[in-house]
Amino acid sequence: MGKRIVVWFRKSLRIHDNIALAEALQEGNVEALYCIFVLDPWFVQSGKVGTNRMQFLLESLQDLNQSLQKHNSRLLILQGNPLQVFQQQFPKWEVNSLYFEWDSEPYALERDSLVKKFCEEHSIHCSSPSGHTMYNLQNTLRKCKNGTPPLTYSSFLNLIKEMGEPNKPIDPLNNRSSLPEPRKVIEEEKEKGIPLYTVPSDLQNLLEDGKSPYITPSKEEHTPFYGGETEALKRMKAYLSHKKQVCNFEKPKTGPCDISPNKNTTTVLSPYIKFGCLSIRTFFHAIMEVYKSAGTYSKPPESLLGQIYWREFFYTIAYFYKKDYESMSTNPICIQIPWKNSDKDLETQKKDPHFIAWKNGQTGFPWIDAVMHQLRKEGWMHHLARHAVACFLTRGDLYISWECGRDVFDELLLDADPALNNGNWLWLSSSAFFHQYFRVYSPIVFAKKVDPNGDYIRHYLPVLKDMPKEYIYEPWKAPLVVQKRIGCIIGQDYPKPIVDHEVVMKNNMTMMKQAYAEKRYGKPLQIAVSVSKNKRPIEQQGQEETSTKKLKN
DNA sequence: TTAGAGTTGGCCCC
DNA sequence: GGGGCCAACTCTAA
Repeated sequence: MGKRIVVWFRKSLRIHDNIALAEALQEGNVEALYCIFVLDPWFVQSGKVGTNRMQFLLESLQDLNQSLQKHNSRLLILQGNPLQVFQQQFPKWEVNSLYFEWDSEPYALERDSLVKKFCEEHSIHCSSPSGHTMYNLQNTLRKCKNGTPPLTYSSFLNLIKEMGEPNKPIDPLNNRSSLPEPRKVIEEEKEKGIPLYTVPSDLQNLLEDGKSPYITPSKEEHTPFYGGETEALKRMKAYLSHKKQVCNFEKPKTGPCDISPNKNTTTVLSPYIKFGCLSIRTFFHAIMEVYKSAGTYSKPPESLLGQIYWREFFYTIAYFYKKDYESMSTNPICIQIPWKNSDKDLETQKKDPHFIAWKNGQTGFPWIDAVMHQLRKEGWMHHLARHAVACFLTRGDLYISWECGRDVFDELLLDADPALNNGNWLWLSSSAFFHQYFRVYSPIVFAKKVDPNGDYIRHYLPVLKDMPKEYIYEPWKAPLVVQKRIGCIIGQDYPKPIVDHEVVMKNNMTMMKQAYAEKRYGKPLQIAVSVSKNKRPIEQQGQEETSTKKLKN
């Protein structure tokens, strides 16, 4: 009797450079291969994932299914809590081996450790190779001085130099034209006479019980970005074909106000990398190919390659601090800043009228509101636009905790990724990594610089489409006669500014100065595990091997 | 212990 | 568009 193998797709929604699939296929004598994705109804109904991202995920699953079908296989969707699903399904399928890509996110580590325990108890071989980052994060941490990852990008780059180039992408199919069939599923379908474990056709039918909270966006409502590996590879090739643009890429010089449907100034590959529709190693080596053929090219941190090093930087740090990374009060590298209402719980903080205005794009500052409207509509905005609205919410204007803003991005961004999202919010709020809190984005001056004609504002805020250029950034300054003429009364059709930027900015800076003087940092709930130079994997090290990270409070 | 650097601010001058 | 200044932060390498 041959082996029955399950490949569990979570991220890595792709065939190319799929490490788990590759390992699985290296097993000889395979009788049945089950390529599965587990859709957890709890997660679907949690409200944590916006419609755009759920749609993107569904499209990615559909694309993966089609790719597998070309190889005589298919993607099986199982519904429920993963552990419970496996307890039920694995005995039925007589599974011998389980393969999935290792996931560094705190909730995933917890979930996966339960799955591994289940496999151990049932003598099921379980393997979870690293594939979502360029390097195995545990190896990176072993290279760190004192076992603690550096907090600056430049010293992280030194570490990267030591690591050498990441591995070349692999072809898991290795010239194989067909994959082993999911035998028991085919038998079960024959018996019942209906298709089973199929990929949902649309968001309304996401859940078996029909209780999907989502409605499929119409063609007009759909974001400009469609999910899936096919789309990812197409997009990457198209961008990299403009070799000059790739080699001259300098992030701060790319425009946050590109209103062309494809947003050509940056790659917009982040959603594809987030879901693993595009392998980060494939992207790395594809960029390197362009660089080699050109000879001269820009350098990190601003270069295109520099951008994926930023991802690796935040991933490494997030993995080191685990769950403590994600909240101000527990993060040992996060300066404790007494944000507005931050003595109350997060849900109470989110009831603040200023916060509600910010998240709904109703602050009265057109450029800030335009960015928030783009986020809600398209699930994506340029990195600099994210900077400006994050600065506005936190230290710049509203003085509201970065955790509130983080949650809005986490819901609405197609590329929402905890390591990067938390990292960037820590950065922008001057809570960690970045400390020059006196550098503040002006919601007016910065807008004039990046959107010199106000076209971006008019595109995302049609209510201001006829506002003359001289008032587009500060419409409250438009004379009433102008407001009447264009049919947009400020305070009625579009809000008045909720704060006086010049006043609150100076006030906030004084409070920031005071918070910095107090030098208080988050208190970790769990003690970070140090990674000594010994060879034991980090997960096997006991909690008693405490961190050497200086606890500053 | 200390100098220098730090992904991408705004302002003013040239 | 480029440079120096604003007033002043922390991290890192030496």
